[in-house]
Amino acid sequence: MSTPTFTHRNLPGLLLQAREAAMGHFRPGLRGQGLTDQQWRVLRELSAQGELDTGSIAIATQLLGPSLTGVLTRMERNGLVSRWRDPTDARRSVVQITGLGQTRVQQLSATIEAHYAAIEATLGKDHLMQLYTLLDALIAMAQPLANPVNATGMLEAVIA
Amino acid sequence: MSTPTFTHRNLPGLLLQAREAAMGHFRPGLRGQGLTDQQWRVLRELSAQGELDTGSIAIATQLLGPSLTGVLTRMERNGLVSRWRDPTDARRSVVQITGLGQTRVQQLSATIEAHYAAIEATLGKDHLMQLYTLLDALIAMAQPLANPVNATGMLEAVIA
DNA sequence: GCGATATATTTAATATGTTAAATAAATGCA
DNA sequence: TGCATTTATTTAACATATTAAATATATCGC
Repeated sequence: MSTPTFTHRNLPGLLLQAREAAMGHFRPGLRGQGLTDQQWRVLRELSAQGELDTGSIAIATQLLGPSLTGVLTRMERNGLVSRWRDPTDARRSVVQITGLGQTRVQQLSATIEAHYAAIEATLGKDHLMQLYTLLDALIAMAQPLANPVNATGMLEAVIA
Repeated sequence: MSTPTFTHRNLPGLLLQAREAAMGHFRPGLRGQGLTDQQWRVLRELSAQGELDTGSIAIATQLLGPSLTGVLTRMERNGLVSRWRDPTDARRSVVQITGLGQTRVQQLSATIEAHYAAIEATLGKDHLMQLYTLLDALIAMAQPLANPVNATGMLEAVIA
């Protein structure tokens, strides 16, 4: 018998499976409103934060700049958000959720909250809080390199 | 002040951020070997399990059938895996890791194990085990609908 | 053995992800 | 002021994700 190559469990794989398990509860509702996962991430963030520049949206949603460009273009086309240039810094784009976008969020929020209640009931509230804490700790480990907008630029900054 | 729309934290978002945090440690090594995230998932699974049919690979890697088709095509082109039809059931494709693929896994495994040691040192071994347990519980909640190969077919099967 | 149904995978079309390079505007400083 | 550098976003090229439909093979009941 040869020694197994990996002695630890596949952490990214488990996180991916867990995310898919959670999204499995939410996804049918999103699709029912004509939303992709990525569009929902943007919409949820805008709903919570008000108007945001695309850089902040990229960080909050874990979407890279080029992906976000396309996602926002389609969301604007579908009337979910509006976009304009920041007058005080013409490099930045600012995005706001529209009334239609708000409506979509409202239509989904009740169902989603109900699913959270189900998750809480299964795991137990204390265990869910514990999970949040552990995920926060894992996320904190990566903070120094967390800016997802321009990974190349960040890397160069670190090397320099 | 209006009531916030969501009373719970964004669990899929946290899982995504945590996964990105973990992958941030591993990704540079993968890219250094010319591997995408998805190719690595397939390679790691084949390395652990030996030869597998594409359906099993899809489940293990959380890749949908059509994505997997393209990923395997490119991996075969790059000499990482070989593919053939199952002689006992010509509907199935069977995939095996090549020597080159094994080499890539070996070249990466030491670095990756070292990163796991770092994660364990930061979180503490007990907390990491606890995290595994909680993720397992979350994953188990979705098991009845877990087959990712053909979500449409599964849904129809449930409805029927 | 044969046809209806079920299973496994691939094709097609569109959306998203990733990397590098380009564009554009702002900032810093001679 | 004027130019080099930095910052923010977009474009381009290719890889992957998603959904529905197509293809091919297998299984079941007769």
